[in-house]
Amino acid sequence: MTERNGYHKIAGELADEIAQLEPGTKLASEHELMARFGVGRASARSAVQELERRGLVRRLRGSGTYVNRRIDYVVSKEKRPSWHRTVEAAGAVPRSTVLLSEVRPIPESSAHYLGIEPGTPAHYMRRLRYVDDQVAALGEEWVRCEAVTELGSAMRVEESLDELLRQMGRFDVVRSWCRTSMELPPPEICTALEMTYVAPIWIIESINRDAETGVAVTYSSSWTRADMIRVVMEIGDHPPVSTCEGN
Amino acid sequence: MTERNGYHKIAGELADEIAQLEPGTKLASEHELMARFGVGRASARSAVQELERRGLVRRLRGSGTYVNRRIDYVVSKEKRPSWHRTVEAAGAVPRSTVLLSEVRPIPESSAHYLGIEPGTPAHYMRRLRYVDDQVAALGEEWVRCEAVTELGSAMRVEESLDELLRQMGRFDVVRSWCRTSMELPPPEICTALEMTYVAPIWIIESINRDAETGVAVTYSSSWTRADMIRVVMEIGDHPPVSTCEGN
DNA sequence: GAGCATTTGTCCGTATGTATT
DNA sequence: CAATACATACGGACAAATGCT
Repeated sequence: MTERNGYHKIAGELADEIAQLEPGTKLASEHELMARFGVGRASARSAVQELERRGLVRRLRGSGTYVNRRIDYVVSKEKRPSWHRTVEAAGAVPRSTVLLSEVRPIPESSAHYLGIEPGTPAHYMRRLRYVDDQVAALGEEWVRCEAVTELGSAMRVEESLDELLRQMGRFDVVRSWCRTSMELPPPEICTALEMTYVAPIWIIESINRDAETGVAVTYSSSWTRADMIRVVMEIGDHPPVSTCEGN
Repeated sequence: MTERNGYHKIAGELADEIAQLEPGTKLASEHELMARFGVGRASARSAVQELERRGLVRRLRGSGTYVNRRIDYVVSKEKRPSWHRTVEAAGAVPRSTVLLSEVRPIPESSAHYLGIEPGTPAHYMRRLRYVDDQVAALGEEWVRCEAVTELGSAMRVEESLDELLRQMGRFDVVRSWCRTSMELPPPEICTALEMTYVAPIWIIESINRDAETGVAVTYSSSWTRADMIRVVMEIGDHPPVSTCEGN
């Protein structure tokens, strides 16, 4: 369909082929592409790099180029998305690990989200989220100390923080505020997310309050790789009513 | 700060310098960078390409490389952003042109957003939005025929569709639903937005209803260049209350 | 663990094409 | 028309990470 020349044309052909492959499938190497299209390495490489910019493939040095899978993650006020369910629904394997969990004085920047005094002890947790054993997101969460006694051990049993707080019977948390955009990740985040190159990634912040009292219980912010997750933000109480389900 | 080698190091140095330059400033050419850093063309080029991926610069063939300006565009349910005011607030010059304005049968895909029968005549308008005379967004809008008699000529006087509908005294439109994410633009959109390369861009859809009757009056969807505009989505009625204004 | 082939990452030099100025 | 600057392309080379033997 693309009527261009050079590596763009090659990228277009490959993109069409990729569309019909399963995520994780290994693609032809640059060397093979050189032979197939009768071009030099520069052109073959440029073509695959364009596919990477488009988010269609993921490249691993020493290993190869693989068809990428991107998962939609819908954020709205009503439904709070569950990482595990979202990833599973897309046919991939979710996992998350707690990197750090401790009680520490809350810094000014996070304290004002929870409406508490800076320096007050609060639960701090850092988690990595995986899709098919590949790092996809790094999240930081602050939880009021009154909400739960010990966080780290409990989170190893129950993966959902909301669910945990609900089970402990203290708070029925609901999302009260959320902000999403894209930013260039600082170097620490890049390394934590195993990003080999610098590119904009999603940043999602949200405040969750107790449904009854309105007290801000948790504040979370997370860095999410845009090549693995497509964040969809939806606001408003009237989602479009489809007259027919087709398309 | 970046302790890497090769073109990453060069890109890092240039990024630091760019941070202190005005948007629109012309950067050193690839040839000058070769001389300055004592590298070949490939490395100089890779460095500048990395800056382009980060959204820090914009490259124009035959002209040069220039410091990019990115404008924040905050979307929330309460405040509907005005293109003109947002761009002006960022210190840039806004402009918009009507490409097409006519009454035509509304297709199924748009009809269900307005809750009307497919094929019903409705106003259709296509607009390009500019920042400093550079194309930044392409928007399509559907307006119920009852809302206004003639759209095209009126929009040449009043740039805001909401304001126009309000002035005509028929509807007081408020945003009732909005969805934002990123997608790979189809070829037509790429050419319309003068994109020399294929990269994900914002897609923003929204439905606006009359405040009194709740009738869906307009449905708009727009493609917005991510290298020029940073869309920030905010949901929830409780924006964080800052205890101190600092930072 | 050592060794080896594969694959991507980086880099060099050079050349030509094409758009802008 | 000429100079400049980015876009594409070739061939060759070595480094670094991976995966297999």
